[in-house]
Amino acid sequence: MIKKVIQKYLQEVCKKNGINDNFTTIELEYPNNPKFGDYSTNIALQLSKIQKKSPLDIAKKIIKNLPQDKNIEKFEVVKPGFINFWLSKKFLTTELKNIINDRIFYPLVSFGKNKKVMVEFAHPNTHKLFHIGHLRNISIGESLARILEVVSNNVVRTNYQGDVGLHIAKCLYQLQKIKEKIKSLKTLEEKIEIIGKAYTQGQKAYESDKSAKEEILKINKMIYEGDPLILPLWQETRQWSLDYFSKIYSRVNTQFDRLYFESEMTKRAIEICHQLLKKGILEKSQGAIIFNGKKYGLDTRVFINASGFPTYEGKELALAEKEFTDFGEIDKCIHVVTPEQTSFFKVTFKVEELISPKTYKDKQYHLAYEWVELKTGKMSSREGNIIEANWLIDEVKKRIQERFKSEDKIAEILAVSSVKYSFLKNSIKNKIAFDIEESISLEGNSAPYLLYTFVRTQSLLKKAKQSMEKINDMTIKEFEEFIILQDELLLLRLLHQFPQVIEKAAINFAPNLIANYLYNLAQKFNLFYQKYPIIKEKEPIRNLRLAIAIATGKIIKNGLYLLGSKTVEKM
RNA sequence: GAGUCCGUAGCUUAAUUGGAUAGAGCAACUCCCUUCUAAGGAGUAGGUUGCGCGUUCGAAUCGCGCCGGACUCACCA
Repeated sequence: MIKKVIQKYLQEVCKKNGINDNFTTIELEYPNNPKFGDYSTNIALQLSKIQKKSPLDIAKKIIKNLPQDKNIEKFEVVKPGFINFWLSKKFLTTELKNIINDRIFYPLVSFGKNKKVMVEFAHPNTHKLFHIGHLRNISIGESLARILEVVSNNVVRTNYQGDVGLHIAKCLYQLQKIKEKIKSLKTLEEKIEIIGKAYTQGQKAYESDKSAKEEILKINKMIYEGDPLILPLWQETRQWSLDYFSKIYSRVNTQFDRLYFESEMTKRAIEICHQLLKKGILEKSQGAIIFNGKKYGLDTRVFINASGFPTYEGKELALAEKEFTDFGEIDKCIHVVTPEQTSFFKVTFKVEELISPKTYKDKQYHLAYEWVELKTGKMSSREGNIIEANWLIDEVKKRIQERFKSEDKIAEILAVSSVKYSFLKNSIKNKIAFDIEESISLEGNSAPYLLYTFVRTQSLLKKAKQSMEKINDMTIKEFEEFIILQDELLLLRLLHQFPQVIEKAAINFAPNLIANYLYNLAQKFNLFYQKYPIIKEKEPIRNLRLAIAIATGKIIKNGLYLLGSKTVEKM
């Protein structure tokens, strides 16, 4: 990467001048304003503190000693003491040719020697609806998985689903009463609807009716113990949920390498916790087995409750054991989970580290993404205001079809990508105040805008009726020659940033950086499209502009892929 | 009570992790389709980045103190 080259130059110059600086890497960033060039460093500003000299003088001195390079057009010193670098046309056109020939060089961002990274996401509970919060989660998880893959990691997608617990007992309590009705259900939709209603009613009964509460607690125990009286109903309804989930997964372009279930953790969780008790990592307290976090500045949490059942914490240890052995050595396991579980993860990660530092230390990571709330407040099954994932996608699809008369297949892709994009364009650490009108936009910074821009590029190519060969035949030198507009150069400079944006997105686990970049690129391209003729332009220049359009299309397509979305050829 | 996170235009938000004139999109108002797809483009208006003090060449970003909100802190998942 050219960035690395410039960094090396700067380092060498600093060395020559006897600046044995403490910073091992020299900061080099692309400025947000194109008038400051393609790369910029603040090194002189930082050095001025140490050397107690004017930053401008230091910058000028550095510049004097920089070597010539064909890829760098010029460098200059600006106001407070920045050094800005401008890439040459030759370099930018080489990059352009690479992109249109599908040679996009993604940087390497690896998390360990085995480069095996697990992304654990989605996490719906059976017997409950898959709602827009899960949709945000799955959008982030899938995008992250794709980003990490493209920067050379071997990614494993997993999903830990809750299929035991009080919420299920509440649901089954209600379902037991309508066993006959259940038999008559045919479609999956009907079944899911019944489950949802049963859960809500069970929840109400649990709160208001004492005998119901007792009954539910009993059912909960029966589920844990695999009591044959409840097992068939549990298995059947559980399977309904799983079928329903797997339909959603494929609808939103996700596949998991392994589904984990809470129910498979119970037995092993108890074993592990008792071993840890013997080792002194866990201790007994008030009939429960707990981890005393005080020593480590952490919370104290219960792993086995007083009735002998493992809590979520206990089960997490069994899960970790499976996750870190099922696929060989794991270098990083990223848990995509909301932030209220921070205390929980801090504690379980600590316990795991105490079990085996080699396996777990610095390898577990809680990627906290924020909630999707409704503008009117929180979603809750009690209020009956849960927005179900399929409902949302269907609703968006309907709107797209009404407004643009798109055919079904295209509307489906547009709807799915609109919904996913609307979650991904925001930073993961911001709560989303969801409102269907505002949140799922079909214009402005939205998936349809990007797809529309992509379709434009494809349509240009088709209309040009020109084989790629003609464009490929043009030499870099010819391309260089026919760049006549600053706006062309601007697009080339932007296109060249793509791999670095991916790098940043990978390092920071931030898909929104890609969304922002794509939007910026699409805006610049659309402006260009409006201002200048492309296929109406005469031959040599026309080829250059077509090449820019093709490259823009490729970058958008690749970028959207990394955001977990497909593209369409027409709209 | 202790801790974690958040507060940017009317609304939804971005800002390369301390950089250069705080960018967008909705909504409002003006324009641009006999011209490569108007799901597009150009423009106007909208900001004391919750408030105050500090750190420094430089703060939305870091520190401290307020104000407001969310979450967590022992047997739910």
